[in-house]
Amino acid sequence: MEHASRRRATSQDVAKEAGVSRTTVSYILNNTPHQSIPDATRQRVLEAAARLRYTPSASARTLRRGHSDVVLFLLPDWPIGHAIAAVTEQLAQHLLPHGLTLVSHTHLRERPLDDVWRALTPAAVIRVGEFGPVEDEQLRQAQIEVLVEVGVSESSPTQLAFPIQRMGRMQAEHLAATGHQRIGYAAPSERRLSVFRDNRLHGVREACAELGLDLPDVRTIENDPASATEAIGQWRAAGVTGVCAYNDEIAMILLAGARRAGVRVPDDLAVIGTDNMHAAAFTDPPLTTVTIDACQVAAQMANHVIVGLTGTGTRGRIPSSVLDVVVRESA
Amino acid sequence: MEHASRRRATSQDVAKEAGVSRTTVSYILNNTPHQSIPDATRQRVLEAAARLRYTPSASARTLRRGHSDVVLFLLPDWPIGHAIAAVTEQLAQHLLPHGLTLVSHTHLRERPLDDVWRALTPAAVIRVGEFGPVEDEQLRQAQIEVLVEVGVSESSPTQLAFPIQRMGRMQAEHLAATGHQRIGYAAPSERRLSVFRDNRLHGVREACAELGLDLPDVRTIENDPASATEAIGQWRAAGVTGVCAYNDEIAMILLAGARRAGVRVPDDLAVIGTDNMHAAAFTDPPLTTVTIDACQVAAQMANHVIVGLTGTGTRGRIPSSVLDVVVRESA
DNA sequence: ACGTGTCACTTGCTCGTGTCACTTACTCGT
DNA sequence: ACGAGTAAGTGACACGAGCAAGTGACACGT
Repeated sequence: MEHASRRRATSQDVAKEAGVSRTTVSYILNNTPHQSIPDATRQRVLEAAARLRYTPSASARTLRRGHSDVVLFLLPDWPIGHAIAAVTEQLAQHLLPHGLTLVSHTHLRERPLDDVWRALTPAAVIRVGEFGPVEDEQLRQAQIEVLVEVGVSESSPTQLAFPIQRMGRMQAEHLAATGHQRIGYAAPSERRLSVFRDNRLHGVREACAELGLDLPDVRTIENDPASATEAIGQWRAAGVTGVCAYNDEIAMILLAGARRAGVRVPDDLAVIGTDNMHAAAFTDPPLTTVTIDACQVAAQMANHVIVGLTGTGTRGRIPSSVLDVVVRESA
Repeated sequence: MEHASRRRATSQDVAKEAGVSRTTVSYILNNTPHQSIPDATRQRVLEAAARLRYTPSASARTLRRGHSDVVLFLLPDWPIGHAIAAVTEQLAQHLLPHGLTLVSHTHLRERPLDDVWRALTPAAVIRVGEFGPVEDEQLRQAQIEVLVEVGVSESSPTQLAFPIQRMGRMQAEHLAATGHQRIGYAAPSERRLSVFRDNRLHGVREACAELGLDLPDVRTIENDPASATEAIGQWRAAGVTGVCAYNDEIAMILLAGARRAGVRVPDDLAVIGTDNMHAAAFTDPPLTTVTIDACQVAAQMANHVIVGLTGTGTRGRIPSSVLDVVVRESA
């Protein structure tokens, strides 16, 4: 009976099994509207499909329709922190009920992204971070159906702004609220992070300006406690009592540097991070940081994709409530 | 001229442009063997293709050939640590020259992986970790061309064994070499990590047995310094002087717990982690840990995929040199 | 009896490639 | 002069699904 299940069942097989034409099978399985099909037939076909374990060939479908059911999550090649992993998982879950499959690809700048796009013909592409104009042109040329860009601004209607500046702003506001007058900023040396760095720093600057504080004293931290020690010395000399770190990793380097220099945190110098990485709760002292609610971010991304694909509904935005300060002991 | 570049160019368009048949175009672009084509024609076609920016439709090609050029990297839904990110990037780079595109998908156990498989029809699937028999059966049924499983054993020829036990073994050996007689093991409470936990622990056990030490004193650590403090108290009462932590995150919780309890690391209790996460260098004290060379792991994975797909060459194994102890101060 | 409408389907074309089989034209050995 | 062999290329058929258009059967109104 089932002897020849070597090959995958096609809709043709289902049609034969149910005693109807292939088209009918197609109509039934796709719930094609404006088609009148008696329940008896429908049942027969559905059962036949189940019996043969039929599942449509994605490539054939894609060929016919012009796009697949894959949503491509395009990530830059720099370290994006664990928050992304959580977002990815949530996003995949949000997209599943719509029949969309999420796959991730980290984009290596050596290779054009045409490859990935063409290899998948995705229904939508979500990319995080900003790319160069070259990549922009490539995407344009590839005629992507929907493009959700998670970036800083909302210059195009398909863009979903992530409140990056607000992260810096919240850091600064927290420091100001706890009595700090002179604020420092610890930037990463990694060049590829510049977009994020600049925007977070911009947020810090804005907050300082609004609160009537001096502009932040910016120092670059290398991947080494010694560089942190040096920066800390300079900050202290300049009267800085609170530092906003680019993220928790930089904050941890700062903590290590402070330890070496005999500087007490938060008494001599307060430190606040970003991302609330798992380890942040276990540093010495535990790190005060800004968290991101991956759930809400993912929900908005999913919403943008669905709206873009179906053309119905309205695009939301990422609410500022995705960010929150987790107060521990470092600030 | 270029006015109608709205639609993507097909091989038909290239054929017309070059004044040959579509078949010829196909032969040339695919370097089909046993075909005699004069250089003049070849050039003409290649130029026409370039001029029209022709790139073959992945779906059509996939439909015809039965599989795509996508390699699917199937990840489990538990937190796998940053090492994976590095491996992913390396792997993608290794596969590119073979015309293969790597995409990742984290597998949610609620949903069967049929979806992803069918949505991509990948040329190969690499999965890390062990899945249940249900998923195994699903994969079997889906007739995957090559399956590289990164797991503990090498029970099937397509499996690539990752020396997980060896990680635990190296931890224990390092502790023993630095004079510790009684060894503890700090396990994570997360149930999904059990495969990894059990194997690392197994390595620790083996090493202890071989070195003539007592079996390790295993304690489970919750995501909370208090639970670490408790475990540390019990270890010290039992005469344990060195602890192997499941990974650096657990090790960090241990460090935090020790701090609270006034236990000095490494003098009162040595701690060694695993993974060499970025933050490990900046803890107090800096964490001694076992690193994984993502580069070598990725190279072997790529090798397995290529061998499996082309049928030529020989499958290598992951050398034990991928692991190394980074001695810092915690042990 | 005849036109119209709806139901329940089916026929046939299309998406873009890969590839087998087949046709010319031309060269060469005997 | 003639068959064999090769170079250079073409025609036609899959692959599996979606969809526009068509078809026969029956019901209903006049």
